[in-house]
Amino acid sequence: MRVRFAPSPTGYLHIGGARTCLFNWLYARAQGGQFVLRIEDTDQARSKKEYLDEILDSLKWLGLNWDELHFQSQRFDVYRKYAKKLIDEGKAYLAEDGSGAIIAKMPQKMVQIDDLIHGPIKFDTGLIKDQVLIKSDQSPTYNFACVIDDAEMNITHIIRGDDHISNTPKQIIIYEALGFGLPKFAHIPMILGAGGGRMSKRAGATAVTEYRRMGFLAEALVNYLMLLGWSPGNNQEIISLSDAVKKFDIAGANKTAATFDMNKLLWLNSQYIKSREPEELAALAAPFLSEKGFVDANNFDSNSIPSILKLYCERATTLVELADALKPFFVEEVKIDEAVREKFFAQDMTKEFSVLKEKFAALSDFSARPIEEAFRSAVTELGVTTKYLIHPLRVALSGKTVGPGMFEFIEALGQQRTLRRIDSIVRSFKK
RNA sequence: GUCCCCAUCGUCUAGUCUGGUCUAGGACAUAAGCUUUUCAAGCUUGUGACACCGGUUCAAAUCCGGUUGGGGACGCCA
Repeated sequence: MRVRFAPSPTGYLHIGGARTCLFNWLYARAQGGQFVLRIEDTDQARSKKEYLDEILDSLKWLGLNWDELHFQSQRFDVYRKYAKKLIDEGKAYLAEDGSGAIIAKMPQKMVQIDDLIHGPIKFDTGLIKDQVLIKSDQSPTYNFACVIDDAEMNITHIIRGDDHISNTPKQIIIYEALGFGLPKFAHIPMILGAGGGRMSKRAGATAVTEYRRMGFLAEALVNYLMLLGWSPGNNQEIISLSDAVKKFDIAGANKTAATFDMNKLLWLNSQYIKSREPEELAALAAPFLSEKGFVDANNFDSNSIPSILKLYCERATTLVELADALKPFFVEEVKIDEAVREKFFAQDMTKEFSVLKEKFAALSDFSARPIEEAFRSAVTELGVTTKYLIHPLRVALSGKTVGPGMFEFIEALGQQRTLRRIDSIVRSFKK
């Protein structure tokens, strides 16, 4: 059993293409067959190395490894050979305009696709015009090269998007003209954009790389794509690639087009972020931290990153968000928004912060538990409520009004920086 | 215009093939509550769907026909 994914390097790997690839890959791995990657670069003018690299890179990132790699641009002579054969047999003819194109005669008959997902689909080929096989520049057309390669590469199952259903009768005619046996077809539904219709750049990101840049984990994206048109059953939502291989069957794929829902993808991503080990998360977040220039910060110990990430992984939906949240650990001085300053520091809190500083400075073990005890005793001593003191403290130390648990945060921040930021806020009261 | 595909909560889906166990289950989103030093997370509860019409049948989300709606294809693009 052999399947293939056949992208054209005339653009980035689209999210829809990624899912088609995923279903092919899943089916091959589930059945113990081979997964062939074929680059359909017959359009010399539009095909670009940059796109090819990006497609290969995206597939690797998603974890979809291939067993063979072929390029149509290296097989032009094969296509021409078959086209000549069809001319010799009277099944194709040279274009009458003298352009050099080779055109197949379309017979008048009924052809039936026995689609693995849709069941039988009938077409009247009498309604289809003669098909160009070889263009005037001697390059093959999509339908022709596709049939020859699928046959020569012994592809047994063709899993592709619904939009190819109407290409199928044309291809079947070519299979028959060439005397090739037919593969099995499975047409999976397309992914629709939020507004209905094809997913477009306007409606949101379409390229796999964009999702990567937005801070999605490959596992989350793959998981989401899997759920679009297939279900592992038992109300399971979170599923790994390896688990899916055990449960996947192409016959179980849906017929209905699915609408892309960013919310669910974000939710899945947050689930994956939450379940990652801090060390793994640190590695995943590293590119985003360095992109923000955080990693080079001189007053920072990179060994502490995993423990800090642990504080934030519960509240981040993307790696970008996660990296952003770490900002208070990388800056010398926190910036406090004017409106926030107004709200929290309208009155002088020199006394409160001085007591806090004194208590914090006295700690020899600067970890969450003693920090909390010190804080609580300060609250008692000052005769105020926890709320009264904790929110201004958070703002003073992080510059933000929301964040993780206060005491764990202070521990992660460290004694020196904590005291320095308290000094800084006290100084601001004196102005 | 012609041809093709599809039709369960707002969205993704389970159930459809093999009609009854479906007063239709789960997830996201949403609303309320609990928890709480904030925001999240988590937990509990709620709102919410078989597109419509007809047929077959003792019985239809499930089978058949039509209507409507949505999507796709009709390139010397892939």
